[in-house]
Parts: sequence; structure tokens; C-alpha cells
Amino acid sequence: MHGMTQIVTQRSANPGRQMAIASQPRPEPRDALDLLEQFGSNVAIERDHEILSQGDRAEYCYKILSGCVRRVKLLEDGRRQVGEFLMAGDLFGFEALDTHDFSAEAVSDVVLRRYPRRMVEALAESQFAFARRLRDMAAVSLRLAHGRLMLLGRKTASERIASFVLEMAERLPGRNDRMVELPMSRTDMADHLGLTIETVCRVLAVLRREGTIAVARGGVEIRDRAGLELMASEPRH
Amino acid sequence: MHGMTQIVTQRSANPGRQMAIASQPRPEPRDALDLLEQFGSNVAIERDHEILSQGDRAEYCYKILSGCVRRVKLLEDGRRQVGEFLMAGDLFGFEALDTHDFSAEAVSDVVLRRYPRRMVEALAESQFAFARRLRDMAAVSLRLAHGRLMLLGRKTASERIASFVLEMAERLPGRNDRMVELPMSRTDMADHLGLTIETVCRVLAVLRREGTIAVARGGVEIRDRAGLELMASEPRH
DNA sequence: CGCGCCTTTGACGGCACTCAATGAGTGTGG
DNA sequence: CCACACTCATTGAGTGCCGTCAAAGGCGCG
Repeated sequence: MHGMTQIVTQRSANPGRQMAIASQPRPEPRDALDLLEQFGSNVAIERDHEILSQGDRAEYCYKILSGCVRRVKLLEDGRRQVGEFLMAGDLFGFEALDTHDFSAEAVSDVVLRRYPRRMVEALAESQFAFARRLRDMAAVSLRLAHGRLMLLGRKTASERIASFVLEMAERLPGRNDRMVELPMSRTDMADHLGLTIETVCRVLAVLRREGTIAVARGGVEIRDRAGLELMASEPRH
Repeated sequence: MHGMTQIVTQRSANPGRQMAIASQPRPEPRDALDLLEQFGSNVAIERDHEILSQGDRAEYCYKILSGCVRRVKLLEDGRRQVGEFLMAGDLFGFEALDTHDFSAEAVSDVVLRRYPRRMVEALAESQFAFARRLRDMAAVSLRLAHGRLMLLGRKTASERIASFVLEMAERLPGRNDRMVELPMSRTDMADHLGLTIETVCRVLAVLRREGTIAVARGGVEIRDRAGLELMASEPRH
């Protein structure tokens, strides 16, 4: 997924403070979502704590200010699927119907900005640009989910790992595009990729021995991006 | 890959509006999507022909009037993922960004109603109810996709087949909820469920021998719904 | 009737899972 | 500061589910 449109939130300069609209000197092409800022409040969640639970009524939407969040679905017998990992700048909960269909848990310590859902709805019913933004967000999420269907349905373990590392690399605009932070555990990765923790380890070990990546604590370094991309077998186009 | 798309434009029977989706006896609270009807035109597509291709610019959105459609994604080497099957009454193409990320192909002979995307956009920018409807549609699609992630990532072959049969049963409000039409080939089912055609056959054979279902041409009959539901291991809630 | 396509069934093999043990990193209390 | 406990990651051995390869039905159609 090449330069896939990512949910990019412009840095809200002052996440904690209310924006005085009048005092803004020259508002850039503003993100419609900025309209929400004045209704937001910050929330800190500790690592491994639950932010919201599958089936909860959707009371709030969230933006991640820092940290990493996983969205989790469970089967009765404990089998787990991590639908996605969300990083700083990402939004979630906006696509909810009346209830959430995923739990959300903090992978690391997390700071969120939380917006009342009724304000989201109110803005969607009164501002076309805002409604449009919500719709585009949903479309992007849907596209990402579709890519994941291909990954889970048809890719081998090696391809899944390669795709995952590349995806995380693209989502982190870290100044160095070779270092990829992976704040989540091997278990989380496995449950995201439809593998077991052992398989994740083994594939990473193979990639390391081949010189494709270097494995470090909390992340990997991409040493042969072309090789990794080849291995990822991304869909055409 | 398949032959070229044959598009037969039939005169829309009712240029005005109200296409009578399912001949509702009473003029219910109207669907915001009805606003689109006056801009729609009917299109017939023959079985196995392509409706739109992955990567195409999104010119149109569609509603299925009759028949069955599959949404397909391909890897370079030909591996295939069928993202979803769509039946009469279902809509697709509304969630597109500028391009489609799935191809759409006719599983059976299909009649579609086609709406210019620019009209969809125009209505979304001028009618809140319409924008709301689009957003809800995207949310529903997203929820379905999430369920499929669990299926592909964590369920066994038997569970996938059971889940699929039950899902198709629920989507077809056929007067008899035991008979489930399956217009798609075993290959299509396999590519939807992340299995091979042989595994699909074998699992169906097992279910048949167990008396859970009866396998007929073009569909199955559910003989033990409770057993099937147990086997499907649906997520909690 | 024969051809082609799809489905079904069988035999076999491999990729990824399971079970198990060891290693590495972190936090805690003596 | 170090021993200990605990968690997570890594590696190995063996197994099993499902994929691959192959052949035999079943059904429609010319």
C-alpha cells in the first residue's frame, strides 16, 4: 500500500486548551475536525488498561496524542484478533454505530483526547465539511481493513510479517525511515497477523539471519527495504 | 482477465423516483438514498463479467437489483481474496475514495442500478440525512469487515464454513430460513474464506455426514441450526 | 454421446501450531 | 548491589490441519 492516505491529524498546537477562534491569526486550510477540539478533554490511560470495551455504548470518540492502542476482538474460548494498532495522531471510535464492536486497550501508556460522541453527531448534522471528513475517515479505515483481509486470507507467515513491518514503517514518519518502532508485544503482533507468537519469532529470526532486518528491543531496523517489499507481496496497484 | 465488460443500459423504468425497492406496502419513512433514484440508470451484467476494476477511478456507485456480485482483490501471483459477496438490495462503491480498491464481478447474471458518483457527492454536500446515511453504510461495512478479520485470522476451516453458511442464511430473507442459496462457486467460497476449494468441499462433506446440513446444487439446507451456530464460534456479544 | 467445467474424494506433504525448555530483560526486596 | 521472581522472547522437537497433487464423479450443453 504505497503512499496510502493516512489519517493525518494536523498537530493541534494546544491540545489541552480551548482554541479561541477569534485569536487565530491566519488559519491554514483547517481540518474540519478542529471543530471538535473545544469539546475535547485529555485522558491518560496506563499500559494494558482498557479504554473501552466491545459492546459498550459509544459515548466518546478519541484521538491518540501519544502512545499506542490496540483494537481487540475476542472469541468465547479466548482466541483474540487485534484488528489494528493505532499510533499518535490516529483517531478511533468515530466509525461506531450505537455500540463499539472492538475493545480498545493501551499497548503503552497512552494520552488520549476524548470527544463526546453527541458533539460529533451534532457537528456531522450541521457542518458538511465535518460530515465529509468523517466519511473519508471511514473510507480509509475500510480500505485498510480490506488490505488486511488479503493479508489474513491469502498471505504466508513471512509475507504477513514483511507487510506488517513495512506498514508500521510508513505510519511512523520518524526522521529515520529505517528504524521501525514496534511498541506492541509479540503476542499482539501474532494476534494481529493471525499467527502464533512462536511463528512471529521464527520469521523475524529468519529475516535477521538473511540480513533483511535487524531486531532490537522495541523495534526493528530495515536493512534491505527492497527485499522486504518483495517478500511482502503487496496487491497490484 | 475475463472478457470485456458488457454493459447493457436499459431504460430506467421509472425516471421519476421510487424504484420500489421491495414493494413496501406502505410508504415508509423514506430512505435518504431515495434522493439518488432520479439519477440512476439500470445496467445488466453477464455472469463472470467485470463490473469495475481495482484501481479504476470511482465514477459510479451501484445498487444490486438482482443477482450476486463478488468483490475481488488480487496478488501479483494470482492469489485471490473475495472481500464480500453482495446480493439483491446491497449497495457498493459508495465507500470509494477516488479509486476503487476492489474489483467487482458478476457471480450470476446481474442487474444493477448505477448512480453517478458526482451526484452522490453533491447530495452528501447538500443533504445531511444523505450524508448520514452514507456514513452509516460505511460503518456497517466496517463492522462486517471486522468480523471477517476474526474469521480469517483465528477461525478453523469448519468454523469459517459454518459462519459463512449462517451469514448467508441471515442475509437472504427467503421465506424458508433453512434453505440457503449459494450462487457462487466453490472457488469463490474458498477465496472468500481463505481456504482451498478442496477444503471447502471436505468440510461441507463432513457437515453433511454429521447431518448438520444437506448439500444441494446451488445451495445448502440447514438441518441443525443449533449445531451450526455452535460450530461457528461467533464472537461474544 | 462426448466434451468441458465444476465438484468431490483420496493420498501425501509442508507450513504453521503445540508443547516444552532456555534465554533475556525488568522490577522488587533483602 | 545482587538475588530472586516474573514476564516476555527465542529456539527446538514433534504433530496436525490444511494445502498440493491427482483422479474420479456429476452435470449441462452442443
